[in-house]
Amino acid sequence: MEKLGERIRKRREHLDITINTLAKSTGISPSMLSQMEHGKAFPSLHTIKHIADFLNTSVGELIGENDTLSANRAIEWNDRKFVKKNSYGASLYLLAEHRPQQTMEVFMLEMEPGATSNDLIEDKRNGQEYCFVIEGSITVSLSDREYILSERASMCFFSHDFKQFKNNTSDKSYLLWNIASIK
Amino acid sequence: MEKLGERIRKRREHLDITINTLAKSTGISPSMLSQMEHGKAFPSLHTIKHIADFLNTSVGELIGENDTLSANRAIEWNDRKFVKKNSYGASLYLLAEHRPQQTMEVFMLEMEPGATSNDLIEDKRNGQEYCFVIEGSITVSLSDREYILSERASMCFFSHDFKQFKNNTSDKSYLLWNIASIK
DNA sequence: TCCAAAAATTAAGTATTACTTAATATTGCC
DNA sequence: GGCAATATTAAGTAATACTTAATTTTTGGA
Repeated sequence: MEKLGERIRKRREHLDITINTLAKSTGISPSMLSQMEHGKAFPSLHTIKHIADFLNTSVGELIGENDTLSANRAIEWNDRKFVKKNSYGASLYLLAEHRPQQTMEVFMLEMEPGATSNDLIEDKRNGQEYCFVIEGSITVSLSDREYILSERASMCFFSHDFKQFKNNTSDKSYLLWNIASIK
Repeated sequence: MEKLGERIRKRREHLDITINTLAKSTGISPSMLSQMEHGKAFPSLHTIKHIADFLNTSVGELIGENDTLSANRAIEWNDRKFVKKNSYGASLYLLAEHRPQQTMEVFMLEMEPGATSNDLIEDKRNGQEYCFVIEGSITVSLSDREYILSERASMCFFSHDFKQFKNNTSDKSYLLWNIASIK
């Protein structure tokens, strides 16, 4: 967040735009922009959004949220990031994400015996997905039918397809789940 | 951006946190949070950042930047398709491929102790990749440095980046390798 | 090298609004 | 019912985002 100003400036200069044109296009004063770029003033959420839009980038990019993500980084299994769990015995973890061009997100689904994924995923993504059973066995329900994936089995499907994961076994199961989506 | 409040609330409720705890943790008043969630008030960049951090998500997610982002066949592990092997102890298998829109290819690299991937991959693809250590340990060499991935560790990188895989251990190792490329 | 126009910065003041306090309403539970 | 926890609303304040206008720096052409 401290480097916000630098990032705006860098981005602006990359597009070869002056403070004045950016000011005119976004409807804020050149002076404000100058202050922002120097870390003397801080934009509001609305303002930064306008700037991000005009500079053809995202707020996340400008405030540096994607820096650690797009940089190469190995993620240990134990460093997986808990996202959420539902009341049906399924927990979602984030293993990795990489958003520079298209978006690649990798999740891990931990499923207790009898668990179902249900509302764990609100999926409005546009792209393709792949899942791989790390341990145990998982039943994948797609719009056409059910597929039973045993340990180390895997499959691809579309993001827009309705999908649900179940663990119909009596052992805990782990599913690797990779989503590559188009912006 | 209009649904910011809804998203905060949704996220907060998913984690089963009350307004008061969130307020205490982020250092803003419960009232402010309530107003935000109802779209009556708007957080500053700093505030939304604190909230995103505490809710274990990102500003981009909360303001909805990632919304657009966010013939089926199951392949048994034993049905993996051998592609080729090199003379350095590495074998390449195809686990899945899915080419309708963008291309998603999933390979498995089987590496004998001391093996290197070398010429196993001719990579002129344009996109992003992800690898996950199914078993054993793999060293990934990218243009910037080497990353040691232990069992079940993983990472993302660009397709255009120079890359090589090695098995510096004395046990056979298996690497899942997912490539999502833009046409 | 100088000059003029453009671009960028700074200072100071204003106005918006983010945020708080405190009181009120709602929900849940024994 | 009644207490406690949680959530909402109203009103006021304080912070700061933002503007205006003047100043400085940079740029490019004769």
